[in-house]
Amino acid sequence: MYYSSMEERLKKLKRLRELKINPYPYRFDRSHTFSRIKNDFEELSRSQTIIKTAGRIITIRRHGKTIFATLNDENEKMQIYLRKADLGEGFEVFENFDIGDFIGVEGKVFKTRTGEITVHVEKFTLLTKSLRPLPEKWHGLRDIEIRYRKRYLDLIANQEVREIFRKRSKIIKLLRNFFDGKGFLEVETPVLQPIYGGAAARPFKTFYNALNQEMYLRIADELYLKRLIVGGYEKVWEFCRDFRNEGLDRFHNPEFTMIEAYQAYTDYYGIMELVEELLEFLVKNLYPSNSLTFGDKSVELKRPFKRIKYTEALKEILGVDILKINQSELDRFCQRFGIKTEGQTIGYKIDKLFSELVQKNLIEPTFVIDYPKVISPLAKEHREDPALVERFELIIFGLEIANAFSELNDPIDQRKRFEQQLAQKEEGIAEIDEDFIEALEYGMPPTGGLGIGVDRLCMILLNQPSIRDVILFPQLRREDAR
RNA sequence: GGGUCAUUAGCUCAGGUGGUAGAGCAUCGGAUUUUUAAUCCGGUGGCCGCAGGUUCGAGUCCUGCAUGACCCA
Repeated sequence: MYYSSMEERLKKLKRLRELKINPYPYRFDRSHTFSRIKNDFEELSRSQTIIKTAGRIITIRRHGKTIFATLNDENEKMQIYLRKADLGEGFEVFENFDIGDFIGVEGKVFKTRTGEITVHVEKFTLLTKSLRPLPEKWHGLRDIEIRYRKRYLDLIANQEVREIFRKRSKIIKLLRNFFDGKGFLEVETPVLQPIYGGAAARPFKTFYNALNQEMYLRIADELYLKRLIVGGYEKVWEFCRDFRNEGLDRFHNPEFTMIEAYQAYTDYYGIMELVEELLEFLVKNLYPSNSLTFGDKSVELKRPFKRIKYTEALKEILGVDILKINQSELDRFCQRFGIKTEGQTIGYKIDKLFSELVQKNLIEPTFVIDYPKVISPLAKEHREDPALVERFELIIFGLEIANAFSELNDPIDQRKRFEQQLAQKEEGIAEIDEDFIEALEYGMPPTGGLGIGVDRLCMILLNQPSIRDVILFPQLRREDAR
């Protein structure tokens, strides 16, 4: 099928080889990229400098004894101009070139009468022969499935997609600069873990033959980073690729990137300031103003961010303290708002109510603080209310962007919380990580900890509607038929 | 897991009530020495996602399946 569309190109490949032209040579040293040619045009034109440059052919306009073509390099387009009068017999070789081929060219630059900067080619070299036709030049590649499955075509056809991932890379760099500037040590902890924990999620399981034991891909780094605080580091952080064996939708990819950061001697208030500073730093370095747009909504990032208390926000809507009502009252509220209660834990029901009734509507950057203890097994009990913990989430555009605690460092309380989780058959824990408890028993100083979903952060910073638009190769079901 | 929608040429898309499958771009041949979505003339290209069913006849109607998008759980 596709073979027939490739036939012509294979014929040209054969003809090129017959002309002793290597369609896949090894190297081409450019003197200028296209953007440098454009920047330095006046000087290059005046000095009649012969430049060497290269790119992928994206359009060809043949006019008998002349040819115009447009090349693409990573950042720019460049028109080239070839004349039979300049190239003699070599001119015919270009007949075997197609849209998609990479070529290198040498020549002087000039402006056409419409003012377009153009390379007047004196010599050209095939750098790679392309055997398949590219997506159409005008409409680009729209088919969202092909865009995700064959991202390379998306990147070739859609410049704005290239730009998104450049910006993602910039965000990653800014995050690194930020934590580096704050004196945090960037560390690497195991992806492959014998006991998983640190979040409420199902893990991917695998098997390690040499040790003859089951292993898990991490769902979070929390328990390892805290071990490092026990070990004496005072500020550690990590870019963590985490894996959660759950559904995938607009906000979830099974494999995703988090930042976790832990700082000794501080609490969740300290982390709140850190997060405010971080957001301000990111937006300042990405945009001229401090406003953010996501879909049809815009917000101002102004410190200090609004703070609301978890239980008080719910109380405003339900009229009661969610932690002071009994099971059947809780179930009644759930039913009233269409939340399934069957077989669900108390924590699930409370949190579901919260995200439906409160979180969804928090558009402006808002710290939701003081979570129920029952849904926060790794956070330290609130200093004023034993039913709560010192925890906050940062919500922007209704999305959870950051999650942070005053970290629980009482090993006896921690064991009790793990045991309760196990008894409730909650997700995220299959057995108690005894080594982690033991580490706490040696003593972890008071610590503030932070997690940030980097993909979601990129979504709101880059105004992309789906997590798949900020992940180069998002997970899709395997489809062999194509 | 449930609902809605989508799947037609390499790409982007048309194909009222069932009657021989279409356009633009790309591609191929021809013309063209400053074009730029080049232009002009002439061609090639289809398991209409897959499998059944209804019908004299299905891209179109029905069922199932696959993949994807969105919404819900």
